[in-house]
Amino acid sequence: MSTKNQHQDRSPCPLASALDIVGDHWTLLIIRDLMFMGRHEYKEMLEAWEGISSNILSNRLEKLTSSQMIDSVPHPESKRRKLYYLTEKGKSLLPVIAELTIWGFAQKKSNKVPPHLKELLTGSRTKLTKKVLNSLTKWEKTYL
Amino acid sequence: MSTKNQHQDRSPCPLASALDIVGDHWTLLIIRDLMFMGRHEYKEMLEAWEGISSNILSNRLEKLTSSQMIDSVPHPESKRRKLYYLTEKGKSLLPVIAELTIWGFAQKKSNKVPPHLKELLTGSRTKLTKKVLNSLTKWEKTYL
DNA sequence: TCGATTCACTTGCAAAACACAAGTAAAAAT
DNA sequence: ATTTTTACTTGTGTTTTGCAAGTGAATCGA
Repeated sequence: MSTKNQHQDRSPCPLASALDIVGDHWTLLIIRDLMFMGRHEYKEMLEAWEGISSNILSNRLEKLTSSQMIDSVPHPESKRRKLYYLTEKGKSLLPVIAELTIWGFAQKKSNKVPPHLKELLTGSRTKLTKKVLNSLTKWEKTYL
Repeated sequence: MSTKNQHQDRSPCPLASALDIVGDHWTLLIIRDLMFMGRHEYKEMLEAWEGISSNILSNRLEKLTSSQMIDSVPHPESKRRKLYYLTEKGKSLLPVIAELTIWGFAQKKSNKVPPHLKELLTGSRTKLTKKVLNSLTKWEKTYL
């Protein structure tokens, strides 16, 4: 439950500030799950990718919630489950994640991307932004 | 001199791949120095910002060099000094850093940016890209 | 209805990364 | 010749991470 972050407010540089919030190995992957992969539950995120540790996931969800990047509601089908989703602030990271993803793909062509996200790596930024934000809005209309 | 990275090749996801390379607190700040701040020497980077540890700086320069994001030449005025600079691969991070910087600035308005970089936060992406790349080319013509 | 399972976390501990201070060797300045 | 500068390295303690094993409440299945 440590809320202390060694790098908080390290600098008046906006890049450093951004890295204080999202500059670790896991935070952006969690946001990616919420943004692109349709994974909104703790368990789904745990099972996804390469296996984040449960304590790290818990810690990052807590930090993201307290910095108001994400929020959660109880799952309609179960009281113990939660549905996490991106706030507007969290959604505003879309351009960052898009550029990082495009860059990562350019560096390592062996990477795989689900077909419905292929266009993220090739199409125009504005088109991608619209598509993603639309899909998030759709989800919100169903669950919020 | 540890070259091991616990997160290398964690995933076939391009975002995860990108984070394996630049997803720590210091790497992007070093690249920012080379890209925007005109800091090309070890000592300048050490003195900059909030104080990176010398061993961490050394380690990151080594990693960035081995992943061919940066390279170095001996300083024309001194044999023991080095001039670091971005390779094409390193320069290709410009859109990523630009978006992160813009995002960081939007989150924390109290951040300060040197005047000649103000337009990074407001103007068009393409204009900024040209300006930055031109300034890097200019530097290269002088020192390489 | 009642034990088994699922879920969202905690806890404990070892390993890795990091920060800080001090040191080093070669080059350059005095 | 001595001191200072530069680009690192080394040592040590602290913080963060990864992994395995809980935990307690909710839900399932018989």
